[in-house]
Amino acid sequence: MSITTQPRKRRKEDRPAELMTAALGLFVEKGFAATRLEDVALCAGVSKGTLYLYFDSKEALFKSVIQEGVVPVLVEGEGIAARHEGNAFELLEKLLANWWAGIGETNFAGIPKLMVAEARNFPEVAQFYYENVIRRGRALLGSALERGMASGEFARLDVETTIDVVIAPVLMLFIWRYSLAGCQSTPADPRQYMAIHLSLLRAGLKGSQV
Amino acid sequence: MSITTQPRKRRKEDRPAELMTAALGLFVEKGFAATRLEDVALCAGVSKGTLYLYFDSKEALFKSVIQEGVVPVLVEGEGIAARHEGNAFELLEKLLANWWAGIGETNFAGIPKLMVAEARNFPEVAQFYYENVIRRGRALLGSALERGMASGEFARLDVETTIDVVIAPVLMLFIWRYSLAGCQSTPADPRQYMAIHLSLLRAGLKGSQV
DNA sequence: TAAATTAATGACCACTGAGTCATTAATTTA
DNA sequence: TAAATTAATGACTCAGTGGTCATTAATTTA
Repeated sequence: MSITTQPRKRRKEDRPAELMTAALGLFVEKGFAATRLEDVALCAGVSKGTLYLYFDSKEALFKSVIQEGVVPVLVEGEGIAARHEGNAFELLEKLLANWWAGIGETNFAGIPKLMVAEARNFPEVAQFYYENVIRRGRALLGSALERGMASGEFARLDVETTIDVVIAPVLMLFIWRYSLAGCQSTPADPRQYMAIHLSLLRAGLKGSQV
Repeated sequence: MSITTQPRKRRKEDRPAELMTAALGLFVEKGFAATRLEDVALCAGVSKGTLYLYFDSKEALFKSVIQEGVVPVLVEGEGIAARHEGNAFELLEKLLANWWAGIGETNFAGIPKLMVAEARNFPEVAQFYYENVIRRGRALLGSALERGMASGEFARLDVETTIDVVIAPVLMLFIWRYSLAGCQSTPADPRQYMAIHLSLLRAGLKGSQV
């Protein structure tokens, strides 16, 4: 087996997606600052120079990853909410299931940890994430809660704050998975964890049923 | 006003504590990897070389910060649990109040974000934190939950997983404060946030009162 | 007060990684 | 098939940082 230099294939169409996939994997594994662009390029089978052909900077690469990967799942969720006709708690469960399939079971689940870790040091990236993901996700969840409060299915609580309390355990689950999981400091059984969270919610949110 | 070189005061006794305070502030502000030891030294009013007189490495400095700052609060909590005589939910509230005063209202509240952010890249530090803080904190919280389940005050749920669900919103509150707070993506009113969390818990944990 | 001790300094080294650009070669066009 | 185009390369620059160590000077000891 001789070491031959690969012929350089030219595949302009596929490079950006391949680079974004490689970047996501390394970003969630090592963090934004600690990821070397040369490794991203290597992982995508190109050289560092090629990466700069398609993305202006490390930050631009990261923004693309968010835009192409996370935003579509939110759009799906918005469609689900618009079409939903059952009670509000069922909508919450549907939204969660969609989020789980599109984010929770993919490398995108690592993004919350990533953002939390890097927000202070890369405020421009944080701002982008806030505008495009957080704000939109909160609006979606808030509309489900308001629906339940309006119908009397849920108790009347401050909506913005309740969003935070409802979403926090889900975010922490993702964050644990990508941080301290190596120390067995993460819920052993995410399914059970979510079941308990939902059962606490079901009992705790309950209002005066109309 | 002439620029005069300060006389170098020799204050062997105070340096370590001053360096640790400076380090905590910068670590929670910028993260472990992104904090320059020269800045820590500057912030403590000494030169970088002096820092190495008292701490072997960046990691050693960080471990000292944890050991001196966080562990004592856990020890206090263990004392509170041992002396407590009321019902289990009251114990939970007491432990929370103690945690809040000793951690939540200090720079130490930034440590959870710090650990989450850096765990993967500094496994030795993560291991140290797990052994000395997480394991111990979980044991403390678990004992309070078990007390409630044994008396029938709480429903019987898987203890380990319930610990996670109970603690997650508290951790997320701290994490938000030190990450995306700049984007208004943090609960505006922590007091209300905790009130809602506790009210969900009170209703959700309730068991068949004996 | 002279000598010994040691707290404190900061220039320096070795290494790293983002971003550049002159060069190479695959592909297209004439 | 020769010329033009452009995808791809990788050596290079440059700024930054953890850690070292020979030197300086504050304090203590004799």
